[in-house]
Amino acid sequence: MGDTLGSDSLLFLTDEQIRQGIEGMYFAYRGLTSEPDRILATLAYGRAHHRAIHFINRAPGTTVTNLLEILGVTKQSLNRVLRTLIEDGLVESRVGKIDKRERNLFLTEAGTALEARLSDAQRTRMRAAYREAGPEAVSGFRKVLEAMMDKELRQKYASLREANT
Amino acid sequence: MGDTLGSDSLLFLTDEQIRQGIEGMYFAYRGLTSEPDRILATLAYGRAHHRAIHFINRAPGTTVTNLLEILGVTKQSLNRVLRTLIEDGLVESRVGKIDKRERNLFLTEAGTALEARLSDAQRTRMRAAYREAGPEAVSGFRKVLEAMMDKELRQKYASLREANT
DNA sequence: TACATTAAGTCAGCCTTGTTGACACTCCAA
DNA sequence: TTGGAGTGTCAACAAGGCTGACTTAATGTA
Repeated sequence: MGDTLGSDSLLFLTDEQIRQGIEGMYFAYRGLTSEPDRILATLAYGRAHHRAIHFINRAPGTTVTNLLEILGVTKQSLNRVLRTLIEDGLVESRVGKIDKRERNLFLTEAGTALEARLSDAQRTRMRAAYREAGPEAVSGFRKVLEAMMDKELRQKYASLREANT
Repeated sequence: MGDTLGSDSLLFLTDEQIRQGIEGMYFAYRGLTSEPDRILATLAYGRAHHRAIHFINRAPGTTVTNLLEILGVTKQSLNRVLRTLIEDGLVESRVGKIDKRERNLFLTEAGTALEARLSDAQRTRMRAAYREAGPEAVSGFRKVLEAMMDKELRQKYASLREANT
């Protein structure tokens, strides 16, 4: 990539630089969630609801088990959140066509609307950050994020999204 | 930065690309906290304890009020965590020299040891991600994170750390 | 066909970590 | 000397994690 030092120069990354990266993740993550959190609070929802809404929107028709794996929480924990979303008419749970034990989850119109509202807030911030940092920085940003994830989980999510196309 | 399109090309960033960035933050953040979480669980501590330990280590001698601002939680919430850390001998609270109402917070030897253990886990992962992504990506990564943060909070933290030098 | 397994949901109870509100104490500065 | 700031604490509550145990329905298999 035009760097004569190559990736060996990473050996010279100081402890301090690594620590700043970790702190950066903390502060940036907070920055990214603060607006949605505010919106959710007015609706008596929390971040857990947001996560469920987000992933149901991204993989419509996904099953409860899939969602559990992606979110990494227990069935009981997810169910509490899912129940309120269904009761409030934001999420619809349809009995599976092939396997009737499964439930396929979808956002209703109202659910889609809330997803858009929450997502808009985040996308606006993200877009602003991208614009400020510049196109090359964005590509680097995404590369590092990719490398930081749990590969298994990443793969699981990718195939889940492919399946629902 | 050598991009003939300039930052205007960001206008062509699709919704999907922005969404992937948001999801990337979610999965990467989880990747970064999973190991520390496991360690903390064996010690009957949580992420809140980690955050306190982290920032006391980064700004030794900081006051409770400063810590409150950085963490963005209530006094009662922080105090509960701080109390257990002090009782367990990981944090020391010294009465301020200039202003005796203030408490200056420090890690004890045991506290420093735990900080190192938690931090090692995160730094190892971070370093691996940096190495995988390459030096240019790292610089971009940091730029985007910087741009995503709350500027005020970022500034507050920076000056706090300068003060404690 | 009978039985084991899987998907989903539920009940009860626990913990951490966040919140409000109220209050006391110490200390500093005007 | 008095008001306000920094700290600590009590009580009560809520969200959202967790474990364990159990039901129901549907599916797959011996």
